[in-house]
Amino acid sequence: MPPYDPSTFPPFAVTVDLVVLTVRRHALCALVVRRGETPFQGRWALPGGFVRMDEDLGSAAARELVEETGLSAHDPAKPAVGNGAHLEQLATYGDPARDPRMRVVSVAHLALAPDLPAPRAGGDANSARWAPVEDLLHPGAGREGEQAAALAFDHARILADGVERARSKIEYSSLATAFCPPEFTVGELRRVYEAVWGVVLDPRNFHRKVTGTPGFLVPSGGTTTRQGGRPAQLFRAGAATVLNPPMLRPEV
Amino acid sequence: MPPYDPSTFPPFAVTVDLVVLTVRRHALCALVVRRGETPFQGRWALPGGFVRMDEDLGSAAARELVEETGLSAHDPAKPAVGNGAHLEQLATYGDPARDPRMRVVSVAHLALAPDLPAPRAGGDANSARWAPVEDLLHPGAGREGEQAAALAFDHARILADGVERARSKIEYSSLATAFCPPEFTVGELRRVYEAVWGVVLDPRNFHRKVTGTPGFLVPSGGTTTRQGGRPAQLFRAGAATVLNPPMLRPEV
DNA sequence: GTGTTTATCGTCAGGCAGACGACTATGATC
DNA sequence: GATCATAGTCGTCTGCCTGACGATAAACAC
Repeated sequence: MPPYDPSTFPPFAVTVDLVVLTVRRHALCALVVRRGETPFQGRWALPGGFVRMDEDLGSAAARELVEETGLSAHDPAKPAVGNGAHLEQLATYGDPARDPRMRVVSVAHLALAPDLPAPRAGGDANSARWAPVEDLLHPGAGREGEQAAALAFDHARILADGVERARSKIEYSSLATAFCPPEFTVGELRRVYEAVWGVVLDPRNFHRKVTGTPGFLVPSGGTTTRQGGRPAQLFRAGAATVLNPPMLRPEV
Repeated sequence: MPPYDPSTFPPFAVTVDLVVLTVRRHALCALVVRRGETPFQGRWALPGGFVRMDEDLGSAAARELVEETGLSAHDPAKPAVGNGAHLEQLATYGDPARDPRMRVVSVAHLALAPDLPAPRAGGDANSARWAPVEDLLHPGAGREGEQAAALAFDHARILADGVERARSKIEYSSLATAFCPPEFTVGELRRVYEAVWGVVLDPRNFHRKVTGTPGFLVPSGGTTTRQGGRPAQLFRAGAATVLNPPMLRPEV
């Protein structure tokens, strides 16, 4: 890039923030890190950081994702490889007052990951955790006294937008498989939908729907009994990316 | 905003670019302006400009929209007032090489407007025009010799994303009414769908669908015969914003 | 009046989803 | 080992929605 005089345009700081979602113990959870510096010191926030001068927005988001979780981002071109997460751009937030220090424009990204052992934030273990999105979006509504202070900056808004994107996107795409390990059962996939939507689905109709949609699931041959009960067939994600007709979210 | 030393973070230029769509003469058209300076001097580009230091991203997009078209943006809070256009954030583009001069991050916005008399670009009449998106996205495919050079920068990609957003969004929302004047007939709304999707729809099934969806259309009492044939009932957009079940785009 | 155009109402068959019954195959408990 | 609890899988039935298409209505052009 040729040199250019930054005084001829208003200089902005550009960051990427990550909404990393997973399903843990039947609840939709988001990755949050504890802030070490002002403002909002000690509060929980979404992971993120500055975009470097020579990297693309998606590359910056993928780099932050690796740094925070060890997950490599799914390149949509390549086939899904183990420990890869879905990553997509979510939206951009640029309110002049969103950061009291300076003018920051944050390009938020959404990542969907299978259940992971434990978060690691650059080696600092207790400064990052998975928190149920319900607790983060409605602090104080649950068990009192829990670490349920509101997120820093406008991160509650960003998280809400990311959750809504995930909720609507699993309706008409096969993205729910991004929450599952490489091999999974129909019941495990159903529990993903139930956790993300916060509803209870009929196992029989769900089974008919997902096994009847061409390209959604391909049987991998094996069975498992890790959920108890009758052994279930194992599947992996198929080639289909859009679901037509979609999986309708039950109303209210 | 307190003073801050820009040398402590990588300085970016932040712009907004607009994908302004309308339906003219049964074709989906986008607003393009002719560039007056390098790079890409003389080429067509999407309208846009720098975000100012004290304005929000949405405000900057609304300001650009007024400057380029005279359209005021629909505030989703207030009821639709005449000459208002739908405006929403589309996506953000930040490839390090997208602008040869400097590092620019562009927050693209999508605007949907009813058919307008003629574009005016800051008073300069022949430097802005409505161009069919087909000509812009597939230059050289139609009548040879037409002004069908590719758009400047990565604007073809941005336009394609905006068109795809519009095409998919009118499926499950009432957004197609943003392409119509305040009062319109079912046939006019159908021609909007046909132009945006590039398909032909059955008038009888379409009529049943839109009049049967609660809140989509409210009759305004009058009738019109401006399309020829039997007088058609006039409607205005109803309160519903989401269509459930959606209006399905015919496959292939 | 005849033809053309557009709008609007109806009919019918096929597909899909929700509700729910029935059966199967495992582990846990007595 | 019999029984129970749990989870998975296959069917059935009914109602709604859609696509295909016939029929009628109300304007204008000639």
